[in-house]
Amino acid sequence: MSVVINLKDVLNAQGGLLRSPSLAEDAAQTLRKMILLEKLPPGTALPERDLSQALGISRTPLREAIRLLAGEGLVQYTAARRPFVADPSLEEINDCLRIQGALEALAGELACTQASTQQIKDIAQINATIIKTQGDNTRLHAFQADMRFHQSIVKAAKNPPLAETHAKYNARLWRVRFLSSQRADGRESTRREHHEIVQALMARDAPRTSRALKAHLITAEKNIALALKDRAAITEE
Amino acid sequence: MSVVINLKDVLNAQGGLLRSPSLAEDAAQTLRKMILLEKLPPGTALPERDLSQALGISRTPLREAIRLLAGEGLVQYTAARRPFVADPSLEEINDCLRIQGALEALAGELACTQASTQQIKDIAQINATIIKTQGDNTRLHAFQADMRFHQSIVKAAKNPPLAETHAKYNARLWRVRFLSSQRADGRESTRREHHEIVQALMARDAPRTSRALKAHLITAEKNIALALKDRAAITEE
DNA sequence: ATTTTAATTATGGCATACCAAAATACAAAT
DNA sequence: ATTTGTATTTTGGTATGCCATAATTAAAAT
Repeated sequence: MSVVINLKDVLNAQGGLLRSPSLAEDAAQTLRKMILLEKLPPGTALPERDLSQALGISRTPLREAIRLLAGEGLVQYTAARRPFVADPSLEEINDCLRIQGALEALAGELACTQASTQQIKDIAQINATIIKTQGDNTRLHAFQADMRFHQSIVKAAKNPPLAETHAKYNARLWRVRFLSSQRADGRESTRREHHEIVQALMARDAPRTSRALKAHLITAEKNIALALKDRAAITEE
Repeated sequence: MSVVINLKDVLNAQGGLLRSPSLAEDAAQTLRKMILLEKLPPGTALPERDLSQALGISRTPLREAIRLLAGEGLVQYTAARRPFVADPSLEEINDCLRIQGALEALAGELACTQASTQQIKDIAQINATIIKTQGDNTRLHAFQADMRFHQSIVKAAKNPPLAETHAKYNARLWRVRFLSSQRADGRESTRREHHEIVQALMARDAPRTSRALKAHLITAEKNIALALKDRAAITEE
């Protein structure tokens, strides 16, 4: 008789990587992308019936998707409980950036003691890739590499709740960070700061890593403020 | 003609404080309490039908309530998507405490520049209350006062997303912190640390406040570890 | 022309029914 | 007695319909 393996169990054991997501999770991912790419600009109303019909699903999973995004801060509700795409003020963005700074600083500290040498090598490697693709025409790739750089540091901290909360703030800040990443200035300071972060990590110097990451987030705050200013100027033209 | 006021609008303008919550929010609050008071101990399965029937609502809002708690980390899902009360390991609890420490340290720093003198007075006042009720028979009140102490610091930071995330970790840690608060030892160190936090805030010394709050969370980590150890010993009796 | 008021429509909250997959109970076989 | 195979039950995921309220439009009054 042939050896029969319960294939489903084997795959689930792999961390459920390919467990087919629910319609709600699918819809959430779709909406997330649309929000971040501003196909659904800040302030857009999100009526359940229209959206569910547009996505070809019923209201139930669509509702759930919207709740997920609300939990991430990408969607808010009016006083009458009508959901709309969040439109954060510069103050709110800065509030989130400070939190993200604190989270990454903590991650950096933890990584100094928790990360494997391989993980630190990987982080350095990702940074090297960023520098290489500096001149590429597609800024999206460079941006995604930058996200991977920060995520890999958080991952190296080996603190799952931290990774989860960090990911949430990442989603919340994705749009403005992408906006900011498309400006040419600040590119050099980013390069320098990334270098300092990698050096501090390789030295496993926790306070230095923490400082470097905090400083990096403060720079990001400045760049985002500039990017939003530019954009406002363009919009009112 | 008598003066007619749209009462609903007036009330909503008060910050929607008394806008009747949805069944889902009600249910979430009920379940939260049951989890924290261990009426629903860690690991308990949460079948949607039974729970919704027990609470007298349909599955739809009950589902939503469970998702809310899952977002807070109080509920998890099996690989087969069956929800159950989260049963965090000591490691996971410590992971959360470190995050909470970083969040409170940030809050303390921000409070040093953002808080009104009145807010700092209020914080000191809450701490005074804690000391006064030291000997009361009901430990629950003292515990709730301690929660208010930390919450008021976060509030004084005037960073709404920070307050939100901090509240989530509070909910997640409520159970073990309550457990730990019932031990008599460590009470003196808590008193000292609270005093130092208040002093640092009144001096508006950001680094000192940050340090004091971090130290306080590290102490909490130790006390919780002891409390869980005690409890394990009792359980296996 | 502006403001009020009434009718209409749109929208979110909730209950219910059905389905596929998972868990469980049970019967059969070794 | 243990294992294997099968039937049954349980459970979460989804679709749908109804309801109350908010938003909008239309009509009426000033």
